[in-house]
Amino acid sequence: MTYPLDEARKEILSALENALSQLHIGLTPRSYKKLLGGEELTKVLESPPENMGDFAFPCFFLSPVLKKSPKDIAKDIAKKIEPSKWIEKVETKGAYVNFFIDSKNLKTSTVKSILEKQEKYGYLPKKNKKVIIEHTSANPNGPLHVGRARNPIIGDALVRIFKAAGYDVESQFYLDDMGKQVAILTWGLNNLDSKNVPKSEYDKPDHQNVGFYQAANELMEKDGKIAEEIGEIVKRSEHGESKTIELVHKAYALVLEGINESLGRVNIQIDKYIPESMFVRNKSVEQVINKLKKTKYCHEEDGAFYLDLDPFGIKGRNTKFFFLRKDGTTLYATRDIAYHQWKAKHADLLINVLGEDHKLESKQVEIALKLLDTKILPWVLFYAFVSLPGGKMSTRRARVVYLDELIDECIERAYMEVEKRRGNELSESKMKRIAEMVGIGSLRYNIIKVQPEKDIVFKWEEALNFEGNAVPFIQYAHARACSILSKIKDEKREFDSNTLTHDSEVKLIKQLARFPLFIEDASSSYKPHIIANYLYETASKFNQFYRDCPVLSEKNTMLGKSRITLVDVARIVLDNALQLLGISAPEEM
RNA sequence: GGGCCUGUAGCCUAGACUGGAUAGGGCGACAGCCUCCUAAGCUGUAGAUCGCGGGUUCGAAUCCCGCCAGGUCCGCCA
Repeated sequence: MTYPLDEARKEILSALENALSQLHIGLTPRSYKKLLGGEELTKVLESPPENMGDFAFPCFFLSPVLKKSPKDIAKDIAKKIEPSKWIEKVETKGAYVNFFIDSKNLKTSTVKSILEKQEKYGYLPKKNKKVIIEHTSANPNGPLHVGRARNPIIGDALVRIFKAAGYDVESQFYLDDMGKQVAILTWGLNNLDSKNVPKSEYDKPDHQNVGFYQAANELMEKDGKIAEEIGEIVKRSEHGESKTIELVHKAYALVLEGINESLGRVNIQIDKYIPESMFVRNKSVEQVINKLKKTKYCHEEDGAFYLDLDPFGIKGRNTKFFFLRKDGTTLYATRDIAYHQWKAKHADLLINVLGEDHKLESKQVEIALKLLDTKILPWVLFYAFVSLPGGKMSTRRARVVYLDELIDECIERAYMEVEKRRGNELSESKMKRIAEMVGIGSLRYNIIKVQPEKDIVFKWEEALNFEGNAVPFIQYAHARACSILSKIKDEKREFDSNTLTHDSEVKLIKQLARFPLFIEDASSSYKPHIIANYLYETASKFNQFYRDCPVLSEKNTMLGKSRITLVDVARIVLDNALQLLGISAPEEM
């Protein structure tokens, strides 16, 4: 599965190598690699600003070796490059050699490639590598809230992008069924009368049960005896006592069902739930402890064991990483180590999506994994919290906006918009369907389009702005394309690249041709927001084409037929890219 | 006190890891575009000491050092 631009790039690279060796016989491909610090020559091909060509080769790095100005080097190189199948012309601008790809060739082969591959266009060849992406992993003590809403959405976008990049992907939710949070919930459900527990207006099991958690938590803080009882639950499950584990399981199962339902509402499906207790029950945590105890970094303090992390660059007061309590029970991080060892055995690549509050713990786990000679370490994507204008959210203090509320609000506001714009044309059920696609799409897009490490202060007005760089802009471009196609009876797609000469047409096709490069880029750098940016650019170029190039009035000429084909392939690419972010592509809005 | 992350126009954001072509977008503001495929669109104008101060370099938003502000962590919690 290769794409037109792959071929073009390959040809440019070999032309470049050829030119360089002609110019300076001593400079072999290996020595450029050295100059570039081990980089392949592929990586130095950049995308120039608009209208300056399709690929650019900067010559700065050759300047000190050749003792010539980069500008002159660029000129020398350009002179040695002849037009070929893919290279239409070469220009220099300052220190850059700019390559212009033969646009006729690119137009024809891109359109052909999209029509052939359809919903698989952009996807990269199968890599035969398994990747486990762990995300969400929320405490099952209550509904998901927006503070951590980034986690499932970023995680799921990665799942989709990695699938497109040719990996076998499995998403996992690490289920904390042994911690204090679920113990509190368990105690609450077994000891409190539902009459004394505040009811939620949401008829979902996670919402219905969170009151028990909150009430129990309050009592625990006041009453030492209750705290002890809860502590007992924790202790028993950590000792692997089946009866207690079952009791806890019964308590959180309904909450988890509710969480799962919420995830489903935003198009997210988890492949596997992995309970922490599994690693206690199958004794793999015990093995971790025994091995860690044998390392030279292990020390004992009052019967508890820790690793001294000072030699690993962990500074300050955090150098003691306790992995075994004096009562012989394990800690969350210890069990996490066992989990990661297990994952490493079942995959070629591990990705975790975690809140930035887990940075230290994650580092500690990583060091332990290295000490245990674990072959595959996880790549961890940290995200900053979503906060409210007044401060941080907390389930404990009930100062929180739940994900479900956010979803409802998104859909409701989207509905108001649809009604305002199309209320007199569309049926109620149609508007509802559109509102759902727009509302949920907005939620996902707004989270994905921002770099995960930036703090987000959540404001309704901004989250639900439906104009400009927002999801309706993209969905609208898709709907426009569908609208044109719905007015064409002929299913046959004809295309003559010679007819499409308008600047907007050429730019749109070039944008479509780049899609596979963006999938490559987004997956290899673990950055879903790259796809969001691509979508915006693509929709924008489609809208410009829409403005400049009438389709239906030309439908009986070759130009018109080629334009219809272009509309269709643009529609396919928009759809595929939206799919990567888990956003629906409405045919009408 | 220490570690990590963030700081780009009134607001939001791309670019930073891999230093280079006039720092891209969007919202809001202002001025235009529907006898023509859905105006959730398009075009234009104004708006940036790239947090501050040093340094490295032919060249710094990008690398280094110091400072300031915000987030986050520093439990035998999870």
